[in-house]
Parts: sequence; structure tokens; C-alpha cells
Amino acid sequence: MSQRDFVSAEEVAQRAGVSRSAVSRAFTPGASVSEATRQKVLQAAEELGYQVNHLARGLMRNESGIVCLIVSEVATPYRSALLRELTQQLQIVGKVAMLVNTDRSDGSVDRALQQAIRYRADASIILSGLPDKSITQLCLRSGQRLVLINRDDDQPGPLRINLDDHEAAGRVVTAFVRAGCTKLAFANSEAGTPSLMAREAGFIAAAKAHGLDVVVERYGWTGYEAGKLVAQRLLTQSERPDAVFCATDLLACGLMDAARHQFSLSIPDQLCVVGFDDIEQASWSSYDLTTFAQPVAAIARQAVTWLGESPSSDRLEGHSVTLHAELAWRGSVRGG
Amino acid sequence: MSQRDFVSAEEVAQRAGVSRSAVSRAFTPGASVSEATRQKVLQAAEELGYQVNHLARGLMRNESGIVCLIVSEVATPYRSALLRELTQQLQIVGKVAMLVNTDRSDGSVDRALQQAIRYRADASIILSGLPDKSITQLCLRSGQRLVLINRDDDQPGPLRINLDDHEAAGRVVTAFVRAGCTKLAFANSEAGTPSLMAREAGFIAAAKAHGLDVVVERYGWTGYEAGKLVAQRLLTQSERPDAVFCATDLLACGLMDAARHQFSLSIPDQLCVVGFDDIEQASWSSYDLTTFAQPVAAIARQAVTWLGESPSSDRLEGHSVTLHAELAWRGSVRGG
DNA sequence: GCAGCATTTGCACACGCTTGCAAAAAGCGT
DNA sequence: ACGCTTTTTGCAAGCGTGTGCAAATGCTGC
Repeated sequence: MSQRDFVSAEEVAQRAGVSRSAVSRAFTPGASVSEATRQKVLQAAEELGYQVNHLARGLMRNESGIVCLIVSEVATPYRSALLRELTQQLQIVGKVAMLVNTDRSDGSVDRALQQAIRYRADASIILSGLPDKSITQLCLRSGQRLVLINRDDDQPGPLRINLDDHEAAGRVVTAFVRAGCTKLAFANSEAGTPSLMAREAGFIAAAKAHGLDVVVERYGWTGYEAGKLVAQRLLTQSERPDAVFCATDLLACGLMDAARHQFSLSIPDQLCVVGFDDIEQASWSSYDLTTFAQPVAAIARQAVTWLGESPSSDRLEGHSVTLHAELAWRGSVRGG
Repeated sequence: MSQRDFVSAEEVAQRAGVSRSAVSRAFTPGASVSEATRQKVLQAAEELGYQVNHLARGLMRNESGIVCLIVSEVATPYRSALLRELTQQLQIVGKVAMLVNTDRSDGSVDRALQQAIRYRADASIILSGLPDKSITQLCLRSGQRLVLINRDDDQPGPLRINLDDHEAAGRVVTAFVRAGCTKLAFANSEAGTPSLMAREAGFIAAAKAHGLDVVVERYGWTGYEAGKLVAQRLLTQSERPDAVFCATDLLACGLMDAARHQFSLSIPDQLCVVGFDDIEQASWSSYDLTTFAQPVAAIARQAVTWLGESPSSDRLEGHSVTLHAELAWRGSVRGG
């Protein structure tokens, strides 16, 4: 294998004329070192290009500084935005992100968590998929923190961060009603994740409260193409909907494009559309989509600060946080 | 601190009734263990939920299995797509990605590389920014491999993966000329990275070869908003361009939206547009943008296979790979 | 100068793993 | 049964670091 040769604390100690422990202490905030030797060490380290070996440090301290991010569909706008916030927040508190892509087969979330354990990650943050309960238990038993984002699992132990999907979906109905819409539809994928289903259920429930029915169409994976296909199905029905709530902005973009370019419908005059996530493209003037903003920064902050807190408090019970999704009014619904 | 308690090889050995070394060997492919004890160990490990400590393993083997990805603007479509491919490819060869976000201040690329060294990453892949030469030297001296993607640096040592930007830009001119365009423009940002500048230079050079002038406009950061603003500047000129090559798809999207919605221009009838990157949105029917496809999968494969090769071959000279950007013909240019 | 105290320093062990080496066990041909 | 070779096994050293403990050093006030 490659002949790797990083400089060690030993060499620094030798050059600075001190003991190896002095070097260690010089790099440990709050350790007992005189300013004089600290400077000698730091200079020697600088000259040699010494960097503390975090593998060894993690081994000793029993704290690696690694946080594992488990995520599929990394290249999706919402996911990548969340990724950006998480990595940034983590770095601020001195941790580093290990990214595990679970796009391949399923059950790979479990293997991802195993990977996290192998590297003795201080915590794992799961953005997609759901781990097997046994693996979750193993993580907690090993003292690894766990954060579930937007996966409404009821296992105790992990921190669960969710949005008020159900309630938010209700607010869409009133918006549609105020715009004078009567034939409501919901566009979803077949993924069936809890958050998607909560939006669907909330929408239907609120519609019923207004005495309105809603046509539901689900197709494939939650992306642009699926949105186009759902549009085909919805807009060719005998009673064409005049308002559709899409479970996701990507679905909404696909649906809007199909509505305009294939069915020559004008938005919002003939069709009102609302999405969810507030991805960057939602604000592009071709879409100008009214949508719910995922508070990605707040989500990331919640997750990271929880990691910093003392774990003793609610180790057994776990913690659940519900954040508010604010409706970003744009031009895809009449009468904002 | 948290009382972490992972199960160790010692406990597994005890339960399986073998020595520590047997456990170690059971988890080392190709090590000398009898099938019988191997099974005993594996079962005990399974029951206890044992996972090899990769920090300790990395310390011994002098090979962490970590590859550091250094990247800014993670949430950008092109970057996130590259990220997806890289993580996937890395996982296939049994490595794991450590993601360092350099969005904050500059010079942070250097700090990111220091982080990579601290964790004894086997390699670092730089997707954005450029490291200081001294840090690069330190990495190489320490035996850490380095890959630069689309940053045309001439330092020896690292693997440099680039596209044929200059030549590709030339092909745009012929496409525009064939479409009957005569008033060419180039839309760029002020980022000034080598790949962006190569596209600009290639475009101008090829235009000159055809006896055509080109108006260049640069503004801000390479994104959608910049595209809109560049459009304002370009389309209000006395001699309005009839064809514009955008250094990036995001710029192109912004420019197209402005052209259509603010200037009521029809694309491609009154204005031809070509972009670069082939982000997902380029194929959305609202844009249907003719653009150059970044061969993200090929780039990732190149990087990862190079990491697997023996380092002895060209340690000093480094290696440079130029990949081909294929033009994806769509509807934003007349007469594909 | 010296006792008394606070601060700094070095030694040595521990963390969990891999691996060379020699001893033990197993296979094999006669 | 024996000697021989091949495989398997345990011991112990080592990877680079943090840290408790005791020794050493530096101060302060007489």
C-alpha cells in the first residue's frame, strides 16, 4: 500500500525539545501548559506541518467528532439544501460530516448506520429512509445519538424533527377556496413517506370540512417527471380540477409545465397550484410557485444544538420537535 | 461527556471462546482463520452487535478509508449531482466520503485540507476553490492523494480532471452560425474560475474565426439571479444579440426567464441560447435548453479509479485528464 | 536561606485494533 | 506409529493520542 507518512506528535516534541505529552497538551484547550512551551510546540508544529491525528484522538477521547448524514437522492434541490445547512452548522460546532448515500438498494439505511458505528460517529442524522428498529437500538445502546428528519417514526430515543404537514395542508384548502376554486386535486408520488401522506390526509380532511371532494393521483417517484405524468392523468378527467396541491415542488414544476405546454392552461387563471418545500426553482419566474417553505436552517440548527446538549436529560424518552412550514405566497394562486 | 459504550473485539472473543486476534482475522479478508472459528466469531459478533472500530483499524493500517470531498455551494444542481456520483462510486470501492463545506470565508479550502489531514483521509477531492501551494505540498508529502475537478491548476502531484471547455465553446459558435445568428453574446459571472474563463475565451476565439464579434457581460455569482441581471444588460443594448452562450445552465435559466417574461422575446425564434452543465432543469420543458453535458459519472469514475491505482507510477508528475463535454441538443437553438 | 504552595512536566498506561512470529494443531504419506 | 509440511492460533508489540499521578519546578513571604 501507499507509504503514508504523516508527522506525529513525537517528532514535534523532539523538535521543540519537550515531552510528547506537552505537545498533546498544547493542542488541548484548557490543559495545563505554560505559555512558553505552548508557543515552542506550536511553532515546531507549524514548521513541520503537524496536524493532530483525529483517529487516535477519537480513540482515546471516545468521541470522534464525526456526524454521519444518511441521505438518498442527494442531488434533489430540497435534500441538497438541507445538506448545505447541516454541514455548515456542524462545522461551526467543530464537528465534521460523513456523507452516506443510500441511493442503491433498500435496507441500505441499516448498512449506513453500521458504517456510522464503525467510524464511531458521535451521531447520525437520517434524512431519508427508515432504519430497522434493531439497528436503532444498537445505536442508542452504543451511545450514539440519532436524529430523524421528516420521518415520522415513533421509536423512542432519537430526536424527531418534523413539520406541521397536516395543518399546513389545511391552509392550502382555505387559500384555494378563497381563490374561488371548487374542484380540488392532490398530486402525490407512490413513495408513501409519512410526511407526504400527512400532507395528503390533511388536505383531504380540510377539504371535507369545506364540503369539498378531492381527486388524488399518485405516480412513481417524487420528481419532475412524475409531476408531468400526474398532470396527464388529472387534466384529462371529465371534471378537470381547477386547483391542485402538489406534495412536492418538483411534482408541482412538472405538473405546471405539462399544464401549460401540453394542455395550454393558464396559471393561475385556469388552474391554481401550490407546492411544498420552496426549492430554489419555485421562485424562478417561469414557475413563481406558491409553496410551503421548509425551514431548512431551523431544522439544521435544531439538530445540531440537540447534539450539543447533555444526553442525560431525556435519553429514554427521546424528543420530538415540530416546526412550522410558512406559506410563501407567489403567483400560482389567484388573489394572494 | 456521554458515556459511550461500543462493544469491542475483546468481548466478542470472550463470547466466542477465542483470542482477540482471531476476531480481528475473522474480519480481515484473506487472513489466516479456519472456517470453523470464523463462523463462531461472526455469530458472536452478530449477537453482540459488534462493528469493527475503523478509527483503530485506520490507525494500525495507516489507511482510514476516508475520502474528503471539499466543495462549496453544495446545493447547486451541478455540484450536488457530482456529489451524488462521487459518494456512490466511493462507496462501491469501500471508501466513505467526508464532506467539507467551504461556503463561509475564503481560505477555507486550506482549512478543509487540514481537516482532511487530521482525519488521515486517504485522499481529498476538491470540487471548488483552490488550495494554497504549501498545503498541497503538505498533503502530498504526507502521502495523501489529491484530485482537482474542473480547477485548472498546474501544480504537479494531484490528478487534474478537466473538460474540453475551450473546444466545446467553439462548437457553440458553429451552431449559432448555422442557425443564422450574427449578433453573438456571452453571459458570464465574475467568479473568474479557469473553466468559466476557458469557455469565454474559446467562444470569443471561434467567433473571431468566423469574423464575428461577441459582446461579453459578467455579473456577480454564477446563479439564476445573475442570469436575469446579465439579461437586462444584454437585451437593452442598441444592437440586441440574437444568440447568447451562457457559461452555466443556471445563468441560462435566469437569462431565458428574463428574456421571455420581461422582454417578451420568443426562444429560439428571436433569441438562441446555449448553456453549460446540463443540470436537470435544462431538460424541463419550460427551458428545453441546449447545453453541454458535464459527464459527472465519468468524472467520478475517473477520480475513484485513480485513487485505487498504485501511487508509485506518477507520483511526481501528476496526471491530467481531459474529458469531453457532449452537446445535448434541445429546443433553445434553431435547427438542431 | 527555607518552608509552603501552585504550576508545570514527564512517565506510563490505556484506547481498540492489526500483524509478525513462534508455538500448537492438523493433515498426510509411509 | 512416525516425521514432515501446511494451516491455525495466541502472544505481544505497536499505531498516535489523552490523562492521572507523582516528581520537579517556579513562586511567595518570611
